[in-house]
Amino acid sequence: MKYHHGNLKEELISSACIVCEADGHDRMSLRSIAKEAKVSQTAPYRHFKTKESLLAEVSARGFTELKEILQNANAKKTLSTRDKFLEMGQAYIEFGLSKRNTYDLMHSSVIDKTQFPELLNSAVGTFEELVYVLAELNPGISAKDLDIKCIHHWALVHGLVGLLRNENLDASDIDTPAGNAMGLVRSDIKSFLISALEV
Amino acid sequence: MKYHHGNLKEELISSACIVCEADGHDRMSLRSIAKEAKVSQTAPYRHFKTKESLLAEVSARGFTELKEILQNANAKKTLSTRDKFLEMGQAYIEFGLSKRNTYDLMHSSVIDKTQFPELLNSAVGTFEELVYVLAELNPGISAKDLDIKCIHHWALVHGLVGLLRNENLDASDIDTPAGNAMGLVRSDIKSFLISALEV
DNA sequence: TAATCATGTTAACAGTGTCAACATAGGATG
DNA sequence: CATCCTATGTTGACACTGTTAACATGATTA
Repeated sequence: MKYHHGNLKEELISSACIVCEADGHDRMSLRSIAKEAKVSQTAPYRHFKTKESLLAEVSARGFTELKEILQNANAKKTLSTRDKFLEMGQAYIEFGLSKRNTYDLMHSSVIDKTQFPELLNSAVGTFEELVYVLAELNPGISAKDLDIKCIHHWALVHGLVGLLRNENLDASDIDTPAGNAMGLVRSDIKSFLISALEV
Repeated sequence: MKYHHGNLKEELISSACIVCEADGHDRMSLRSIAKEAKVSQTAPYRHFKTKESLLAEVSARGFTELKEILQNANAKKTLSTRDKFLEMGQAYIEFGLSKRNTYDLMHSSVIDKTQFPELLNSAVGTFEELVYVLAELNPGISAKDLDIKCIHHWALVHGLVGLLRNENLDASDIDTPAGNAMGLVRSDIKSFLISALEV
């Protein structure tokens, strides 16, 4: 029984990633993941100043994973620029839906991003990946218009994730226009993107 | 000193509304608002089965307030349909930004909307208000296309609120393209809507 | 070898949601 | 009017949380 764990910080983070995605960040307790690592309940405080800073780490990993996903979509050389763009949109939405709780944390206000600069960088990375394709797709566009276009499209996919994530509207028993439309969009995200992005 | 409060339920709800908006729903404790109402810490349990159900009430009030705001925007008879539509978009975004934490709660996953049907109705009400204008704006459109268009525009404003709400990206010291663009959009939401909604 | 320092532990504090058991008051019923 | 019922309040307790202070251990380094 060795007194020092040896790899505690990493184990806490990856454990936190799993628990956050499984139960949601608000239902994750420091104590429980400490117990999971077979370590005392205050051991995490040797590696993280607060619970928030551990969550910041989890969030950062979510952002880098998302960025990789977008890069992969943008790196499919057989596709046209337009199709790469669509692929990125789809990939973004699928990430938001499959990593539901992690995506939640990434946009949650429990983490003050100004206090975690590397997290802010990760978040901004998402945006930059979008800038690249849109610049390619709109040659000669002004920098300002390009930025605004990015926000437009980012807001659209981000907002769609938010609406679809609210499974209450379509997966519920109640038969509402909103719910039906939501199911429609969910079943064919690509078509929706084509019509919405008008590309 | 009367034993029975007389109006406790209502006072708890309105108090919760204030605290939720001020501190965020995750920092609101049942005990603190009970104390504020000068009542024992378990008194709220005579009116709300759980903390979640009190939050559901707060959320519902947020939705009805939002609906009223949208209705008001849509009721400005001097405006054209197109301008009423733009007005609604702006009103929606302003609500999301000014009632930051309440808006957060309304779209939070801490409340399982399937367990609070009247809350689900309120949420759907937002959607319906949008259907009315868009139907007027697109005569002869099929029901399906109308629904999808609604989701498109709802997602856009909802997503934009989400991005702008993250003040970290623009209000931070760091000078990033994303942050600059965000500031640009925020300073003139109407122009952004016009270009993004292409109406 | 001795000292330092990162990393672990235990004990404790204040705060949380929630439940069970009890108290009170006001309205319904005889 | 007297009595009981029920809605609404209180007290006390439980298990859990994040966090700090004080102490223990063991690896690195002077």
